[in-house]
Amino acid sequence: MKKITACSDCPLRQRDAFRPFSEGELAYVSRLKSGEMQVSARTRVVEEGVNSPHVFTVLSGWGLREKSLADGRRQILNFVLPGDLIGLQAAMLDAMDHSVEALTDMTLCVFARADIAQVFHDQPGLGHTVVWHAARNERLLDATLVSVGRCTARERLARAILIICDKAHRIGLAGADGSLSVPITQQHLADALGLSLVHTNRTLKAMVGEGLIRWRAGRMQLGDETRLRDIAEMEPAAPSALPLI
Amino acid sequence: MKKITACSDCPLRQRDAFRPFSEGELAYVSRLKSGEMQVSARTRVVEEGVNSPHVFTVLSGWGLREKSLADGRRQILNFVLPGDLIGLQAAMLDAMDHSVEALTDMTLCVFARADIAQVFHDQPGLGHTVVWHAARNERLLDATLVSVGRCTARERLARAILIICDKAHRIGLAGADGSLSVPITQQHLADALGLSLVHTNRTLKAMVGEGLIRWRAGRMQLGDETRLRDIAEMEPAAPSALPLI
DNA sequence: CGAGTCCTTGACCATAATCAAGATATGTGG
DNA sequence: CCACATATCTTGATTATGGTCAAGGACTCG
Repeated sequence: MKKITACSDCPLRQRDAFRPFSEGELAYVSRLKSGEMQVSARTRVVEEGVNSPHVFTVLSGWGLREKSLADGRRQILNFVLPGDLIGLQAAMLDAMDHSVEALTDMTLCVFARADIAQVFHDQPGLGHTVVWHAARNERLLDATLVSVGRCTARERLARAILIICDKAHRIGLAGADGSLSVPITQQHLADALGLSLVHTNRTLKAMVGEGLIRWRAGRMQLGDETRLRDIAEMEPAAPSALPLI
Repeated sequence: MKKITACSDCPLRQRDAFRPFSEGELAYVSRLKSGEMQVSARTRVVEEGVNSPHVFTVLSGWGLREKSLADGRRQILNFVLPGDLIGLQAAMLDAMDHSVEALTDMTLCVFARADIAQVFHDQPGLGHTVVWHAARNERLLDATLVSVGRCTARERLARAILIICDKAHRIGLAGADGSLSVPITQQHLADALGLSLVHTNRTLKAMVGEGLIRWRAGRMQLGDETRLRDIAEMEPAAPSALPLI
């Protein structure tokens, strides 16, 4: 039988990337957490249009948020990493209007959607944290929309790669040499950037050739970060403790 | 001297599109509201990169949220209508990373950013409402990202027009005949959809020619709504009371 | 009636999509 | 350990959607 991670032992909380909880908050969240869910790579965590009774938090693994059109065209909205919230839209509005898919095996903390409204009354600080997450996600979407709407293929790649690396670094996923194990294929990149696979491949290859980045067998590493940030027009993110749920 | 609208007389609250406030909430917001601001069309309400001490609520008028690149390319993220919140990102994170510009003359309710954190403790119900707004906005951005990333020009136009009309209708801005006064130029549409002005014009013109929509002198009207929704792959939005701040 | 915005149209061009096929892993069962 | 199957990545050739450049027309407003 699988052991469930207690919130008090939460491996995320122990990384200094996340802000500490008060005793009260910790106890509250422990009670709120209704279970843990394991999903394996390539499976759907939540489905577009479904009115799931759950809200999740990512404990480990990578996922992606995505919307598809009837004929199969698909747009990846963003990538989901440990510490992220899944299903807030469904909790606030009615049903989910996007899907979430696991990129690697994932472990999720499960909460009952019905309990969420109560959180705001019981633990206002946590309510604040939820808004913080929403604001952060909105900012991310803003940046992606600029990429997809107004940037060239090369700029989009630079931006996407920096966004992914920054996010992963912030939660401490990088190796000692700054390299990063990223379970993202070129098809994923294409779908996230509104490009075709072929064009993504050619552009990426060119950038690897110029030494801007390294990309081998799912391991990604920034080559010339300065020049990459220049192409992307993106400043390095100021480090700060992330609020966790 | 200009009269300030009291929250108890808020013209928005009187429309049945918005949910009613409790006595306590009303009193609280009245105290929280630190002023009112008039901005005229074509001026910036908030500027990218600036750390404004204010958060706003739209009382009347249209605006747009936008991000620009160094060389002038710009992407409109979404349009802002009465009842919308401006500046939440700045309140939660550090500075604004997008600008807001007035499309028409606007009246804004002004709140102190420093007070926002306290709202969650004093009026959890309002905190919940803030998250609701964030979730709704995220959903909107998701849909726009799909448009810009994966849709043809014609599909993008159909989707954008439906999104705008739906949003305006929901807050009661439509005329009796279903027509709508929209202060949006084709250049705005182009910037919102990641298209050039020329191509937007041609595509729009074709769609007007087919009777899908009407577009004359800033007044927009749906022609064949069914077919338009078919092109856009968008269901009509279920009506429901919007939480107001 | 002149200045400014906004809309419209034509000609040409470029970025990126599509189609097609082959090369490299990666993994699975015999 | 090999044969086969499946993902993933590469590369070339061709096409198309939409961008850019240019210029003229329509409307509004002092």
